[in-house]
Amino acid sequence: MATTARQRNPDRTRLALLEAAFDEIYEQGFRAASLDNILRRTGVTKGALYHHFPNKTELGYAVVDEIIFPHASEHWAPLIDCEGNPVDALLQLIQAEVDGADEHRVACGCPFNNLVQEMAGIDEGFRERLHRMQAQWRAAISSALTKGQKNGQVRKDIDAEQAATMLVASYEGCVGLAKCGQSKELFGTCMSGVANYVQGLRASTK
Amino acid sequence: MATTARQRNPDRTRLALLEAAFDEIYEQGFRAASLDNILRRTGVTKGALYHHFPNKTELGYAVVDEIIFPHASEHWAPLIDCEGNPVDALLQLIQAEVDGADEHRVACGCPFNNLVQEMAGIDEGFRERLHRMQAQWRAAISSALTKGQKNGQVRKDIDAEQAATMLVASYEGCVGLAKCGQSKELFGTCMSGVANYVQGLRASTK
DNA sequence: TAACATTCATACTAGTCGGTATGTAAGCAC
DNA sequence: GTGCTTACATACCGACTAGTATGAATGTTA
Repeated sequence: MATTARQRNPDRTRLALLEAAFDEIYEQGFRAASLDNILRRTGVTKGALYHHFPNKTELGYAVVDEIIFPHASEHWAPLIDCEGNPVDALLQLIQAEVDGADEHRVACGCPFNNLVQEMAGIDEGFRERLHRMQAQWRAAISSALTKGQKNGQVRKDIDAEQAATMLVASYEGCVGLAKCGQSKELFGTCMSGVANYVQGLRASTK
Repeated sequence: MATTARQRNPDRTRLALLEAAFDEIYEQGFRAASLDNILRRTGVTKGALYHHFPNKTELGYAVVDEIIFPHASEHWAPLIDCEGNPVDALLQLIQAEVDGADEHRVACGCPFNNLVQEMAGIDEGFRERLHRMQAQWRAAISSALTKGQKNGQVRKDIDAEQAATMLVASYEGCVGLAKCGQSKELFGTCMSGVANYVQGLRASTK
């Protein structure tokens, strides 16, 4: 009773749930994420949540598909349609990542990587989605490097695929190290190692 | 009633709890680890568990201190008292890691890294312990490389500290990538990138 | 043997979890 | 207006959680 005649807006409600779910999952992990907390964050009720999503797992999948994936894609876009030197583009991305890191980000780590660590081993739905993201990511770097090799900007004696894999791995590793040290500074020094590695990919200008 | 007169052995009981707790935490994560599951794994009762450990958190700390830390130390020992070329020692460690990786290991990832991702941001007790491990690890690699630089085995133009950090990060990253792909093969190719990086540290024999 | 601390075993509690059953109000079709 | 669907709201449920209270059996010391 006394239902305070809220105005209805299903799209807004759904998006609010997704964003609150992202925050909760980012901070707590998926399994420790509490639906009740998500409801508290949004002011939405359980009935509304279960109207929009059949269960917690599907809510999690939707967060990956509709929040994490698009955000990541947007983030790596500069690499895909990169006109100039891919080495420079990579260095710029690394720099942006370091500049954009705040306390909260260092404390919580990488939303993608967090889900991988927690869920890849125990839920195929998460794993498949995350694996697709990761593969796409590696492919983007790899093809940028290959293009750079053709243009004489990148050393020809390196395996682009391997370097791309190495880059993704070391990046995720840096985020993990920084999270472990809870130190923005450590993240910076760690990422400068990655930047150094990227510099090593540059074709020597004789 | 009908207590099946078990023979008492507190040390054995405690160790059994620690090992079962490690397995459970390794597979489920700390927070999702169920004390009841740990008891089921061991056949120990709750009374015994709470006799040996005051609460779940302290049990977790003990797992880090008495299981994960010693195991990791033992694993990296070859690097500390390394007589020969540190580059070769590192390559051997990498190879051993790749050879030793089975399905279960790939699926579950690195026990250390799992805990970092899950707990570093939310529990200082875990974070502090894990951070100490990580620092020790980096220091071991760094000092081995520095020694190698003095002996003319390692390039002198690299920053040993930075390279050590990069190595730890990229290793943890490789484990993560493999977990995401659930693929032993991906782990191998990813680690070969790390091996390549290590090779790049070797002083050129002119 | 008696006294006592250690090492467990059993039964229970309060709280949280994801999920559901049921009801109701808003918006649209006609 | 009536009828129907969508979009919620409320109250509840069983399962599971960490943790506790209590007692009994064992081992040790005197």
